[in-house]
Amino acid sequence: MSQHPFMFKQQANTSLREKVTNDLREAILNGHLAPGSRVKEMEVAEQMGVSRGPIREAIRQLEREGLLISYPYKETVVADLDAEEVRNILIPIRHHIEWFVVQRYLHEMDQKFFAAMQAIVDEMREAALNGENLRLVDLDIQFHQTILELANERTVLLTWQSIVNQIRLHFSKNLPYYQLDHFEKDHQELLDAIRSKDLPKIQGAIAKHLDSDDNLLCFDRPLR
Amino acid sequence: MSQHPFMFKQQANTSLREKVTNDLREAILNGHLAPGSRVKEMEVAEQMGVSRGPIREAIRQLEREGLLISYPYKETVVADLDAEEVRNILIPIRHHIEWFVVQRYLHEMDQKFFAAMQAIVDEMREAALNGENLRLVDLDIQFHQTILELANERTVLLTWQSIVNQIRLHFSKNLPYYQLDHFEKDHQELLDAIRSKDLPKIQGAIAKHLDSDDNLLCFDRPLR
DNA sequence: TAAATGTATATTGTCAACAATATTTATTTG
DNA sequence: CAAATAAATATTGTTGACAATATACATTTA
Repeated sequence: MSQHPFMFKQQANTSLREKVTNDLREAILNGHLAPGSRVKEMEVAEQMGVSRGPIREAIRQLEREGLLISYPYKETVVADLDAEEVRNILIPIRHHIEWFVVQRYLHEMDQKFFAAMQAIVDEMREAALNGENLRLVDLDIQFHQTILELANERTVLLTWQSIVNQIRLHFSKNLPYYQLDHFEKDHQELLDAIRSKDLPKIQGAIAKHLDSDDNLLCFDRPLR
Repeated sequence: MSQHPFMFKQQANTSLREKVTNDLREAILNGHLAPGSRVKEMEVAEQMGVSRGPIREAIRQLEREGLLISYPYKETVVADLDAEEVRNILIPIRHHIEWFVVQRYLHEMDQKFFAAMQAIVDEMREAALNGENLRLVDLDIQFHQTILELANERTVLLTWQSIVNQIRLHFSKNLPYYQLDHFEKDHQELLDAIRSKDLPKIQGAIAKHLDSDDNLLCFDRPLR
C-alpha cells in the first residue's frame, strides 16, 4: 500500500455571512426562534457581534429556504409552516427526487453506502427508545440526504436545500403527532428494498414510505 | 350591484434591492448575461447607479433561485443549466404541484379563469406563427403560473418561484430544439382536459404534457 | 529558463454612519 | 373624551470607506 504524502487540511474559508446563516438557521430549527416571532437585524447582529450586512444577506437566503418571511421596510418573521402544505408539496418533492436518484445511481451503491445507511437506521431505534426526538428528526433527514448525495447534481442538491429545512422544521414541530417507533421500521423497509436493487420493488417502497409520512399523523390529538 | 368607493392603488413599496434583483434576473433570462459569465458586484452597481449592498442581497436571492453560483471570496457566475436535470427534476416538480393545485382548486375555476387561460393558448398560436420565441416561452410559463396562482398557498408559490426561472432559462436556451407549433396544441389539450373537470382525464393530460415537454426535444440537432 | 517568491491590482467581505420608512407616543382639536 | 395631527422612537434600507482574499504580474534565484 502506497503512503500518501502528508498534506495540511484545506482551511475552511467560511465567510461571516455563511456562519451567520448557519447559526440563524440552527436557531430556527431548534425552536429557539419560534414561528411567527420577529427577527430584528440589530438584535441578531449585536448578539453575534457582527454588523448588519452579513445578517441581511443571511435573511435573503433563509427567506428563499422558506424559513423566514420578509415584509419590506417592516419586519422579518420566522415562517409558520402549514403542515398540510409540507405534506402535500414538499415531502412528495423529496420522494420524487429520491426516486430519480435511486434509479440513476443504483449501480453506485456499494458496501460502504449500505453500511452508512444501516447505521442511520440502527441509530433510529436507539433514539426512539430514548425518546430523543430531535435526534430522530435529524436521522430521518440524514437518511434521505445520504441517498441524494449519491447524485452530485447541482439541481438535485439545490432543490433539496430549498426544501430540507422546511421539512426538518415540520417534523420538529409535529413530532408529538408521529409514532416514534415507526421511524426505524419504515426506513428499514425502504433500505431493504433499495438493497435488493429491484427497481419496481423500490418504487413501491418509496410510495409506501410517502404514505407512512402522511398517515403517521394523527391530527386529532398528540400521541404523547 | 354595489359601487365600491374610489381608492388609490397602494404604492408599490419596492426597495432598491428588489428592483436590482428583478433587473439582474431579467438580464440573465434575456441572455444578456450569458451562462458561465462572471457577475462583478462593482460593475453591476455602477451600471445601475447603486451601491454594492443591494447587489449583494440580490445575488444571495438569485443564488437560491438557481440562476447564480457564488464562490466565496472569489466570484459569482451565471449558472449554466443542465438540460437533463431541468427535465428530470424541475419540470416534474412543476407538474406535481400543478396536479395538486388542480385537484384542490378545481371548483374555483370559473368562466373568467378559463377565458384567461384560453387567451394565453390563443396567443401561443400567434407567437409560434410569427416566430416570437421568447414570447412563446413567456406564455408557457404564464399558462402554468395562472393555474398555480389559484392556490394562494405560500409553499406552492415559494416552490414555484424556486424553479420557474430555471425552467424559463432552460426553454429560452433550448427553444431551437423544440417544435414551436406544438406549444399551442399541447396546452390546448391540457386546458380542454381541465375544462372537463374530470379528474382522471386531467391527470392523464398532465402526464401527457410532461411527456411532451420531454420528447419535443431533439438533441441531435436544432430543428431550426 | 523555470520554479519560487514577492508585489501590485482587482474583487469580494465587513463595517459603521446616514437615510427612509413604519410604529408608537404625545399633543392638539372638535 | 375621541378622532386627528404631530413629534419621538425604533427598525429597515442604503451608502461609501476600509479589510481580507484571490489573481495577475514582476522579480528573484537556482
